[in-house]
Amino acid sequence: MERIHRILIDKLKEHSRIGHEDMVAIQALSFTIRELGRNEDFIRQGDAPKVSALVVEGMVGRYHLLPNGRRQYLSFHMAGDMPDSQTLFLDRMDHAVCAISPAVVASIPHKQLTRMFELRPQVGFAIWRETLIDAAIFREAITNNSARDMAARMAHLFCELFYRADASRLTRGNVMALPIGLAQLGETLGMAIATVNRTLAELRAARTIEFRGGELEVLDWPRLVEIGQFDPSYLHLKKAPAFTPGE
Amino acid sequence: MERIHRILIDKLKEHSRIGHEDMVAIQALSFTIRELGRNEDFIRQGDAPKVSALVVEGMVGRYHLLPNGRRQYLSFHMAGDMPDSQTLFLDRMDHAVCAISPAVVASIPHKQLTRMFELRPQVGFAIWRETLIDAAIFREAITNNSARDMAARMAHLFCELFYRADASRLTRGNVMALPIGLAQLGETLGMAIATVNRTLAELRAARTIEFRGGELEVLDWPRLVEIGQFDPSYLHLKKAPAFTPGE
DNA sequence: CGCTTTTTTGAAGATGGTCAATGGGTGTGG
DNA sequence: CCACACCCATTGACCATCTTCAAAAAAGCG
Repeated sequence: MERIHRILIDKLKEHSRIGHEDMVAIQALSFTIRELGRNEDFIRQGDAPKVSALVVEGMVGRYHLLPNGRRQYLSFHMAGDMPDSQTLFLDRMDHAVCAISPAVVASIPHKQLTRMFELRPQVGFAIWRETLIDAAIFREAITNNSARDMAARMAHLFCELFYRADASRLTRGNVMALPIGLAQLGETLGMAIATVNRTLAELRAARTIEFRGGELEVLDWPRLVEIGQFDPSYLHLKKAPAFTPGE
Repeated sequence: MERIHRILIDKLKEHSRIGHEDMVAIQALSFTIRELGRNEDFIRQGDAPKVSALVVEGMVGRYHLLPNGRRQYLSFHMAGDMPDSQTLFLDRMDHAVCAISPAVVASIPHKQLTRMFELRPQVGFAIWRETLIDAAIFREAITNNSARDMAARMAHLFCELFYRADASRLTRGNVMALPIGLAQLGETLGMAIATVNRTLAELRAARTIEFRGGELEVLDWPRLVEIGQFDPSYLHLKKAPAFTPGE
């Protein structure tokens, strides 16, 4: 089986039942591969793509471009995610998607996907479910950026990213790749860069995390969860993550 | 045709093509009606409903319940909206839904809906599209509450609600029902109630809106749009609203 | 009409943003 | 190999803004 199909199937299995026939249908999908440099946009606000992307390697981010030229990052995505599945049914992109780190994405034609949904509704439902989890993540971001103080906000983001990475087996022990800068963290959490740095220092001082060189290291998971008021149920993932706190 | 079916069909037609066969399938859906009092929850965080609701009358709101007992409102919904369509494919509710004003909702069994999606994929795609527009609204809320100043934040929310109400013909001229209090506005926009009131006074002083007695009156649409940096493209609606600014 | 709830206003204090400068690390070219 | 430049992280001081707290006014509601 092609690696691309395996990545997609594994992802869908994190939350859905995928039968043998469904897997066969997925394996029939064709795609093209695209390699992206750091900070390279691969979809812009206003685009109307005829393909949907699957992240194969690296990390990508979705963001709103604001009138003043600044960005509001909306979410981050890693291998297995389909950051622009919405283009299946919404013509124009209302936000942009860029590579955070050097990344590889596979583009799958919409026609093939919708055809597959007609023949194998369960696969369609699984990808629909995927888009609904996306929406749950957005909702949590509203709450995070509106109702939590700075430390909780940052801790919650770290919890979410680590938990998701762990569910997709993209961590090495208590370390994950998080190749984003302080400025981008600020544009995600709605804080000024100075505040980002001070909050980060605070979390470091409490020995909960280490964040350096594009890597996030979790030193005290229970405490990070507590600071961030993190409850993973909104991620709607089937199984508990492999990461065992305190190791 | 039953009024309920008509409401759903009209809603889907705001963004999707619904053929004759599709309409027939929708009209075959059965439902039960439920009347709700002001502030009554009809879904709680953690519930696992077997039906999805369609708002028939009044306004409902979705919110996260925070550990400290306070709420973060996530979105508001009016007649034609399906505020819990996600329960079709996500088992547990990660947020609650309550009636903002006295409201009427129709509950449609999931089984009937998924069966219809299998037989008439286009209807499924239309409702999928609906959930994707929901997600776009959530994304905009992230940006609104994270990157815009207080006046813009409030103006943007008013623009969105008015534009959506107008698209569904739920306005009377430049007036719409918006039966929410200042406290709830604050829990939506992430501001303290005192700030809500002062910001509201500011918008009033600029002669852009009037907000009183559960009604929002738009006095100067272009100015409100400018203050809120409102660009409706994220709502992905087909047609321009009927409301003509300046009348 | 009296009670409750909501809105409005004021003042004090906390918090985060802005601005400016410093430091550290990396890559390049002399 | 060193000097320089650049980018990013870091820190400090000041200031604007929003939150909190408290109280009064207004509006619903029985």
